Amino acid sequence: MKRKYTIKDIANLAGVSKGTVDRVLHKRGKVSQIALEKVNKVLEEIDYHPNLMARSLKNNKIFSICVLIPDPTLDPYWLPCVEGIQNAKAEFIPFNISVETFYFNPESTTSFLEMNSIIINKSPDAVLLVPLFLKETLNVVKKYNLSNILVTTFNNQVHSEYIKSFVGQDLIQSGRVAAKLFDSIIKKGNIAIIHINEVFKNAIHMQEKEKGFRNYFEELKDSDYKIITCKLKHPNFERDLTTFLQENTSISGIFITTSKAYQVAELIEKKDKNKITIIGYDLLDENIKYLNNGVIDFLINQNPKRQAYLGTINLIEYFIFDKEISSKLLLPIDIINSENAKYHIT
Amino acid sequence: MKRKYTIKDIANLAGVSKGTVDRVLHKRGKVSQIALEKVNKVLEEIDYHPNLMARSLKNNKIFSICVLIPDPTLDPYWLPCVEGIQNAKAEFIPFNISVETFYFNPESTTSFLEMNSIIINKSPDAVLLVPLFLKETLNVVKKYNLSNILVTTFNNQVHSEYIKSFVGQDLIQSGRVAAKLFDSIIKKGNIAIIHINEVFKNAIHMQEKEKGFRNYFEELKDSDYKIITCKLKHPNFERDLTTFLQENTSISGIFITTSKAYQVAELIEKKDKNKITIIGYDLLDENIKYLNNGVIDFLINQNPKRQAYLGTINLIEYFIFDKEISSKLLLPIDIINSENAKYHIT
DNA sequence: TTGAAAGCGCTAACAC
DNA sequence: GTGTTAGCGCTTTCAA
Repeated sequence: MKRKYTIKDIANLAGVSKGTVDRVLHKRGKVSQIALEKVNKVLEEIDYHPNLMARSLKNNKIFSICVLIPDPTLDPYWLPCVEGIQNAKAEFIPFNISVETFYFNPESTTSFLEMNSIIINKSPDAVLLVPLFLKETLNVVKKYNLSNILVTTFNNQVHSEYIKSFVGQDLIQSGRVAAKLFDSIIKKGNIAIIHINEVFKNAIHMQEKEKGFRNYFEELKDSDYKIITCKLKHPNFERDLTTFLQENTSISGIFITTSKAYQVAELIEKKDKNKITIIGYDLLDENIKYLNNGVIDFLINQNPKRQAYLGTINLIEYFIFDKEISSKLLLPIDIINSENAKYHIT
Repeated sequence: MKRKYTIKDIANLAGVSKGTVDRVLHKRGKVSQIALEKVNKVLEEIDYHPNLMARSLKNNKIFSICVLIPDPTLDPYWLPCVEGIQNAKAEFIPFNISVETFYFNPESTTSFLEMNSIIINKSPDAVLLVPLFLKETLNVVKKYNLSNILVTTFNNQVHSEYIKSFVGQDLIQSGRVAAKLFDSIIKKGNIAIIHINEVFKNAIHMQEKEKGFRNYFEELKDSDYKIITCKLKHPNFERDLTTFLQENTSISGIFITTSKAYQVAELIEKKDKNKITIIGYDLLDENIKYLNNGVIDFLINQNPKRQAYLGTINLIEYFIFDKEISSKLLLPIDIINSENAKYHIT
């Protein structure tokens, strides 16, 4: 049975000691030219890979990771993240990893800042966060850097030299996916883009999706479509939407750029019997309900669970296996209908 | 900084030696009732997880895995598998794993048997194979068992006590996904199911997809659909399909149960101007071409790359981390249109 | 500049 | 039955 080469093997082959080989491998200097050459020669000839197990054996330190996400009880979109993080953690139970999750109020920058302070005080080795608020994030990230805490993100992309990784989706492209779906289903007509509660925290998300969406139709040669944007806010949501639909009776498709498609579906189901095609985002229970009864046609899955999972794994493997951190990871854009939904829920 | 508990800690806390703790942990017997209780008491109180790194340090053996798949040059469907296997391998370069890939001719049971013989002679620790041929597989799997070689499978499910794992898709459900897509797009009319080269090796795949497909429409309350099955074989493929379409002018949708949708698309593009909705399987270059130019509307991705990747990972992690082998892994059924295709390719 | 040696956590052989 | 010990591959310390 084959064996792997070890440092001892190299030492023997090169006629030096293990210590010298180690110094060469790690470029620690203090090696004579002759020894260096002898070792390098052997290294060129054989296929040596250090045994990571042995290397990390010394580390009896528990690496700690803090994850900061919006409170799932305030917005169910984030609920799957908890499980994603849990899964990542479970997969590495046997290793020295501690993962702690914190929640902030997605409507409150103060809450975001507070939780970050708490995390900094715990001085973990790394933090994985959802940077909902641009300005605050840029600020907080600097502090992490000063405390030598590694910062990675998911779901929302913020650019900063202190953010080492982002896991998420290409939002413009996801708007195009929705557009193409409409294009397959309704051959022409008016389509409404509905933004619900477009406040600063989600504005970029919504705008990019709309951009991709419109983009697709603009590229069509002889397009028979008309796209109307409609911004709605609670608590007048229901009233305004009703008015909007009355004023635009020709609408045959509705695209909702947030995870709140069920709110539109609820109203459409009651009011409108002639079929309007509805496409929204995310597999919330409420959305799935309307997907299954045929009111919502498609959902695009942003896969928060997998985003959180991969974000966490990314860090864990960096710590225990010295793997490189992938600086940008774009997840596939999942098209969900009533029949394949169950494989994307858990 | 926190530390993990070690066997030494347990030994100290329980007032016994490391050896005794080890015997308790591994139930090797030869432990007095008193010692057993002392150790168990400590184990209950603390959260102990053995250090897998240290455990596997002893293993200077290179675990070897052989993967057997149909030759990608004979059927491009299998091409992504090569990359999936490669990725899995690359991820574990630093560990003691050797992964070797073998190809067989998907049209030839002889070739399948031959390659399996070759693999058995290499006596690897495990084999991951695509069991295209039922009878031959059952046979070959017995031989692997006699040689103490672990067998796992992907893409095609074969039931045998000697097959420890299957990675694949729920084919019936994937037929339903296609059906639902048609249901979204064309509100009524005739749909053709086209089986291309339905020979024994793929018969089950095709039949299950058709079953799910028909199933969906049967469940619809007032269905306005008529489903027609059409079996085609090369070399008369083009002629017969043309005839079929001439005899069934009312067809507004075509469902192709294999990865050869492009062959149908090619013909449709030429002959038929009034739009027929086409749904097929798999992201072959040829299929993507017709997806992008609008002839094919949707492709369902069976994700051979990920199947091969997960199948390989499954084995690797079993060997190096003692992880349990998941006996059945059903992948999500990906719906692909021209806009999200690029995130599912490569 | 170099080699020898201890030790990381765990296993297994061995002596008592 | 039990404790001691050597050793897996690698890092690090220490003495030469």
